[in-house]
Amino acid sequence: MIGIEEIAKQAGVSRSTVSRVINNDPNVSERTRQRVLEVVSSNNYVPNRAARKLAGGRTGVIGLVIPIGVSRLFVEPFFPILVQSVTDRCNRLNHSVMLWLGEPERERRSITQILSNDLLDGVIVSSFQDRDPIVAALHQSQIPFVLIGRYPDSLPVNFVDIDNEECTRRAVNYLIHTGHKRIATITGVAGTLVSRVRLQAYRDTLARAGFQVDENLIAEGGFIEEGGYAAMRKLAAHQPDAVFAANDAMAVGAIRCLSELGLRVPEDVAVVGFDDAPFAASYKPALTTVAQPIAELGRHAVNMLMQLIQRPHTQPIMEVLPSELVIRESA
Amino acid sequence: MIGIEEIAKQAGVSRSTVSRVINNDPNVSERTRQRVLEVVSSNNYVPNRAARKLAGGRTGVIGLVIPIGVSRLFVEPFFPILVQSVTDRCNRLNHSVMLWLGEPERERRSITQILSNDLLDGVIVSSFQDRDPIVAALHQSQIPFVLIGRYPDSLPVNFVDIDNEECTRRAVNYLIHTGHKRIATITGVAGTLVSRVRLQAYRDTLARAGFQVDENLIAEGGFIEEGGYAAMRKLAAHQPDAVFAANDAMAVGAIRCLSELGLRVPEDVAVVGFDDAPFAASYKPALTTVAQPIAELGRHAVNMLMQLIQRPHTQPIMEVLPSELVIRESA
DNA sequence: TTGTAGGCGTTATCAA
DNA sequence: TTGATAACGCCTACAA
Repeated sequence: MIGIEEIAKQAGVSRSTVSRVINNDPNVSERTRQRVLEVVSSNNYVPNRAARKLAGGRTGVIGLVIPIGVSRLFVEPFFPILVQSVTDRCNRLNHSVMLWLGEPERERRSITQILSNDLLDGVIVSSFQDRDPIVAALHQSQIPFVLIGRYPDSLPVNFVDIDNEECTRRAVNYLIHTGHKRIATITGVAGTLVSRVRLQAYRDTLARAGFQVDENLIAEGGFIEEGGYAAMRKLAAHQPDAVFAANDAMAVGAIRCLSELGLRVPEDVAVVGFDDAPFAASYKPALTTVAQPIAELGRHAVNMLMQLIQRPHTQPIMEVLPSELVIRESA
Repeated sequence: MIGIEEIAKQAGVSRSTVSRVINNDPNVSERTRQRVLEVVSSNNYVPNRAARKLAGGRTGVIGLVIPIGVSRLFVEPFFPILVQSVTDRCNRLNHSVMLWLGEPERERRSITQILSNDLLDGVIVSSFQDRDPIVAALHQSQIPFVLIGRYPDSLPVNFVDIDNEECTRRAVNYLIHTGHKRIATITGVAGTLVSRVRLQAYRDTLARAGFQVDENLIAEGGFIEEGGYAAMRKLAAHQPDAVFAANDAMAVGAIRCLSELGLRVPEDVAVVGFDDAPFAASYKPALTTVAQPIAELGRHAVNMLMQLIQRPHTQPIMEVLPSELVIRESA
């Protein structure tokens, strides 16, 4: 493997100068820069990240942590979309992604150990739980990190989130305005803020519209297709004429259940999902969806993290993506 | 961050000794080892990977490369399952995983650059194409790597694969033995060996059973659900009474199409998939599946890679997992 | 604008 | 069985 020393020799300069060129130090004459750059590219030289890290520089590696179990990992489209968008954005910025998935609770401690000592310039965490030890550890460490989703305790942490309240409000209002009277909801995972927020917004919106909230019309679906199916089974007994599912996977499960019960969607029961997952867009029968592009979240998280890495803020950044409502009605 | 120096001081030994303990060097007295180990764990000490790499050691990081596009990434369960099984196995072995996904052809060169210089002890590549430049580059480099799936050219590379011929044969024979006469097939992605092999095995099995192979009963599905749906639409015109789909995603697509056409599965048209994907197991209506646990592939690939890293072979290892046939028939 | 030199935390080689 | 000590490749003052 060819090193900085060799490049320096070929370009007729010192290692320092090569280093400056590589790191975009302005204090290099244009002529020298060009010469060095030429040698660099003709040799396909890439600086050694380990050495760079050791010398106090960046590695160009960021960590992506998604501590959810296999059952969700395999069925929720959220996962591949997020991973893809994050890696894609990083690769475009000449960075690499190190991935940690769904470790059980007891192993989380060792993860944080690794994270803090590792080759990472920064970390992105998604799908965490309330008071997640990973988040706590990260917060104590010096490593820059960004959460995808708001964090429960009022910890001053950097996060990027969607406007859950607004999205939910629009979804429920859509159902109200289209004349539905018994609007049910399928919630996500108890013990996550995102689920609570969407549920609360559901309640508030109904209440504000003068509806009585019927507890029989609320069921938990765990964010997965199977859970949406099971929840719909329970809800069906109480004859809703519409369902707001807290994500698309559960919406699809609900539709599967409804069609088994011989109910038409949306004529008999209207269904609205959440996420604007690609698979939902092509799903038949009709699925209406609140748009919240997951990929956008990933991109923004990476961008924010890059900012933090370059100049660590004291002020935490909290970014809430503007909400959109895209109702898809299929033929 | 606490380093080896500090541990040495607290344990009253030299850095060298601590290093020996960490790396399981037998030349340490039991008493010393215990003392060091104690200090290590009480300080939550973890060796710095960058430094370790620089000094000639391992980083404990392996790369996972899956060069497929977004369209497959989002809809094929293959992806999350493989990623999960690989990361899980690695984490259990105290290793980390660096991920590269679906870069377009033109960017592959830079990937290999990164790979070869990076912090990686080894690399796993899946879903490559025939004569993939990534594989070629890896083969020229010194870095240990394992392919998931056999490689076309007779390059002597390490791989772990499933027994595609045998699996396909069993699937098709199952359809023959259950009395089907017009057995169609939906193939994967042209330009991948795995697709060609499954198609060829389909032809051979039919021929050996005395069937005439009807080219109208062969359609390409690209390994995705939508593709399976579209392929089934074409095939339906030629009235097959059974379909062998080269993976479960396409099988699900085919079933969706059939049910839209008012055909019952498996009474009117039997469907057999491939992969034993979890989602397929719970899919209704009836889907019969050739079992080939993807997670097993991931686990084996990691194990093989670890072997290679410890003692690089000259002889390439080629492991073919024994095939299984699990036909699931749902109620 | 450029070069020199020290150090980052570890492993490996040699002596002791 | 242990302890010095020289790399490993790079970055960053500091000096020129």
